[in-house]
Amino acid sequence: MKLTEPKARKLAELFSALSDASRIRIIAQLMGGEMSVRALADGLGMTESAVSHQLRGLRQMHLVRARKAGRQVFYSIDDDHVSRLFTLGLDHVQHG
Amino acid sequence: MKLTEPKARKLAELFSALSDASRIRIIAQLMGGEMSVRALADGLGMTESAVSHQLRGLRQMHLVRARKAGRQVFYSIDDDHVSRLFTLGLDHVQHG
DNA sequence: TGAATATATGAACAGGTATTCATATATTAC
DNA sequence: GTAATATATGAATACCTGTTCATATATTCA
Repeated sequence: MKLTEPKARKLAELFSALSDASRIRIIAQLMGGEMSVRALADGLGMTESAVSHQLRGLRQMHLVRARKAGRQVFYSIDDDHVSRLFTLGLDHVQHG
Repeated sequence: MKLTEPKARKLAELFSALSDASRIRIIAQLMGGEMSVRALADGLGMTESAVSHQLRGLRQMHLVRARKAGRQVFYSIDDDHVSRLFTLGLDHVQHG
């Protein structure tokens, strides 16, 4: 298969966004529905700062999206591709 | 969704294996069928050493597998999950 | 207005990673 | 056996990344 360098980089960036255990756990939580930053941080035992930094990257890659409600920001899985990538990957590590 | 720490790490490792442009290009080449290390290196403009180092990681993650034939080693995509992850990711970056 | 809460962000440091270079192993041909 | 070829690997280096800490912004409440 032929793949231009810029596309290879883009694709690598996408997978990079999923290449950290903290981010994976964030996504896993969001699979159950939208959550605030604090709720994510509490559920994961991370600081809000760390979570917020990670969410930024996930947002930029369009893996999650934010909905602002008052002073809270609720995050959710951005689109279906993301959940499919997640579950497909999980499949591979489970019976791989 | 609930996800144990070890599983989150495993999943992150899987995506890490795909989180580099060189490795993505290696996989892209292998989508067309098995290739020797030298053929990969030539096709990608990388040194055989660099390719070999990367193939090692991909092998350990069961993303590619090796077939030895004489003094050459032919690499190919390990299983269907891998090609599906690849094309699903490509989908996301293309109409994302 | 001021205090409190929720999130975001910049800088800095620690740990990880991709490549290069040199060298090792393995296989074939002579 | 030696020479040549294909691949693998260890060490070193340069770059990248995740977290923490301090601070900033934004929103609600009194």
